[in-house]
Amino acid sequence: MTGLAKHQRLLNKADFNGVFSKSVKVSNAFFLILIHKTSTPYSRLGLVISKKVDKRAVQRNRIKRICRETFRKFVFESHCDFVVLARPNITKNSNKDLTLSLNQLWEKTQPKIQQIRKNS
RNA sequence: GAAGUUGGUCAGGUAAUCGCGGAGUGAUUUAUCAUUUCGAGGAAAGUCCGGGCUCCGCAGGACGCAGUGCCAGAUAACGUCUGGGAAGCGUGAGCUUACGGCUAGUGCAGCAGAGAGAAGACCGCCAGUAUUUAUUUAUUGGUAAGGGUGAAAGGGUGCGGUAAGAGCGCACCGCAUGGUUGGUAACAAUUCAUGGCGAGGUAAACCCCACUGGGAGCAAGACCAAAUAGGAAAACAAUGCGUGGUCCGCGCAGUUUUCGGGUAGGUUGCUUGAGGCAUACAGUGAUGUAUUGUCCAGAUGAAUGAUUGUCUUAAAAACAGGACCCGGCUUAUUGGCCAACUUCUUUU
RNA sequence: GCGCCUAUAGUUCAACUGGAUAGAAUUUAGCCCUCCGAAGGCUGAGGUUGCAGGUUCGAGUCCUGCUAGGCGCA
Repeated sequence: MTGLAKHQRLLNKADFNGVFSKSVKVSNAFFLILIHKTSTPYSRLGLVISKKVDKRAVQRNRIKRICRETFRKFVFESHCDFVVLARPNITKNSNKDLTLSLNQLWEKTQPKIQQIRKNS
């Protein structure tokens, strides 16, 4: 996956199931992020962008690129596994809008992670 | 100048910053850094055809099934392409066509209509007979020119002919069969001969004829590693599997069901190919041959983007992203550019 | 990636070998029945047969191309 080493992504079905089974959700109009706490010293990213989002491969690839870029650029204070799900009908929005909304979401995740850490 | 037809071609260039996939090299070291270099399309799409490649021992035979369908050629092959013929459309350049066979057979054609296929007398027309004031009515025949029905009614026009009519006869046109000429052929022409013309529609109805096709697909297949119990019971063996429509042939020897148990990680296939560029020659053309020089994505939850300036521009905007690889077809789609040709208008 | 299947009233299904107004249940509107409802009865409404072409005198049905939805293969 783009710019991320293998240990920085969720690769197989087991990894994804771990996140789906127990997670905290953060969302807005465009995306839904699932957070799953781990003990690793780095964050891992998985993407779920189905054909329902858009039938065209070009559009899906565009969304993936934006997700990865924001993930890479964001400086995480504490690390977790993340799965980003795209909602349908977001392909009409420009790259700028999607980048903005994703950055806001990443900000939101930080206090949530702190909460999980405290509870455990 | 305007409108149009056909064919071909392009898909931004450039600078800066951030960023991505492969390969090579060098460091540290086993996953990062530095650097060099390469990195999506005309449709990469739909998966509608054809082939390569791989496995099924061989890809053999018969039936079945499916596909194609004017002729000749091109090609690895095709349902593709090129050239030609025929029919239809357009003033024209041109475009379109599942375009073999219902005089091999069988079927189908609702309703309407007299009759729907070697047809047919409902109205009408004509003749005979009977009847009547009456060419009025009835009846027996003849008749396909006219009316009417229908999507479709068994050559057309004219003249002769006749009781009325009729290819009944003749002329012209059309048609069929045979010949002749041209053409590789489809087919065309015909001042030739014969036939009065009878056996229409539908084969994207069954079917007949000719030709083609064995099946599955890179999730094919090969290798490495890991794991488990090469276990138990019953049935069959003129059987079962390979084999995917059936049978024969061929190969293997156990096979099937139930109970119980287990795995799915990596490497390879994976890119040098019916490749592509240029030139010359052959051909009307599709295409082929020769020579020079060239390497042009190989990823694996899957890489080409973002921001800003600038150039051509009215506006860099349309459709859209490889997943084994090629040849086509079809569908989506924006704005140019080039060439050839057609029609109309104006000027000389 | 590869191999397949389906589409008819709002919903669930029919429609023979192409033949005429596309039928039934349910839904829905009105009326009858009842003191009022339910059930029942009567009369209606509701369809560009997924879309676009073609074959045929005639297409829901046959053929071709699209669109949408679904299934299987490690």
